[in-house]
Amino acid sequence: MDTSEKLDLVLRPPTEELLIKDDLKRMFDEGRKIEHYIGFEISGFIHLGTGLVAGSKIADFQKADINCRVFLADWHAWINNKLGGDIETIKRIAVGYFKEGMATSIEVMGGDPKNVEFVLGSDLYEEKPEYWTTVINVSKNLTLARVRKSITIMGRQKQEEVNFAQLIYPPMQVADIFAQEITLAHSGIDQRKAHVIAREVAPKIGREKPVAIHHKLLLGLTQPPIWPVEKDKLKEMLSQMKMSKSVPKSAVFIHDSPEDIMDKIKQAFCPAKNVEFNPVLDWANTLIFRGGEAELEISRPEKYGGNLVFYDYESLSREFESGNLHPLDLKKSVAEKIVQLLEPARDKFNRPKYTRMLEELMEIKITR
RNA sequence: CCCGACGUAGUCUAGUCUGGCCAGGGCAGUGGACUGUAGAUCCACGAAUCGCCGGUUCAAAUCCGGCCGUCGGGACCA
Repeated sequence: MDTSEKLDLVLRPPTEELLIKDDLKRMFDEGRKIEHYIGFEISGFIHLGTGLVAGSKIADFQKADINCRVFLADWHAWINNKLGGDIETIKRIAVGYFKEGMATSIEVMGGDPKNVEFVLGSDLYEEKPEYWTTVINVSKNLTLARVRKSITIMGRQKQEEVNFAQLIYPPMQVADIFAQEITLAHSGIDQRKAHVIAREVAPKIGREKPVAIHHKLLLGLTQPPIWPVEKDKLKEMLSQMKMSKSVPKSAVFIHDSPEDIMDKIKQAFCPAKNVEFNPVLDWANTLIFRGGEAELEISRPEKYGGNLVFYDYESLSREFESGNLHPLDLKKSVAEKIVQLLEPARDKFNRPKYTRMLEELMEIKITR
């Protein structure tokens, strides 16, 4: 496979930006093995925005002959008080649930989880005491203001409610990249600030600049807080529109039952003829077509025009925009497709070993 | 440690000075109506140990005392 084919894979949707394409091109040309990483805070259930979107990119990277690694950020989750803020619980869930969930997600999107390395944060820090030197080195090259600004990446808008540990988070996130000698840092677009810091700080502390790649965030199923969306405030709007665990109806989880999936998608915000900021179309585009070819069958009664098949997103969205495709028919077929897609995940999490863990996770969510 | 402001449903908040109708409202939520989806709209509904403990009183979210917590300021800096 030549460099341009590899770049195509890397840039394939849902990639939103690549910093910087030429840097990556050079690495490919030099024939270097590229070391990829994506970090996840260990919080509640894995939703499609985490599992499938990241999973789809990992699958692409593997096809481009990149070494992939998933970083289970237990300390970061601890700092952000996830799972009741208990580090032992977080570690257990990280290895027992999160790793397994991500592995299945990668598989579902066409990747090979056996060739993905899973690294638990605590293990890395134990094995490499010099990690903390890197944290300090990174910190010495950052101002307090810079760190504060980058904190918004952690999905909070109110910057008042940050404690001191949360200020250590960004330098740690950057140090994670250096400690693992990552050349391709990957995350959702919401985490770009940390990666930009990594790229800026790298030369100052004698490290190689990592290439950074960010995928777009899957839209949540609920109506955006402001509708119609104000385009001039798009940036902040987007972060409010993304799928979120804290808005249960906005998210489908990888282990959801077919009934749950159908139910949630049926209840989704989906204005007829509107192709912008339409979560159901967004899911079809991001999870099913992915900028290429796939098959989406729409079955509908004769009185509404009979069955349809789409092979690419453009024709689907054109048909929807014209009004010939009714939202409910779209919803049903997208839901069915996702149900199909997630079958391996359900199989896995229906095993007793995992159902117990799911129950425990549920408990933690409730009691917290 | 000192001074000040604050603490009412998931969230924001009215009421506190001048004790007394079942602690009121917005948003969120739930159910229904209407659209072949959702939303919008309309109707209905659920939800609060009024930070905690004690006191005064026939009666306390409201007054008094103590404690806890959040925020701001000050002091301490040998």
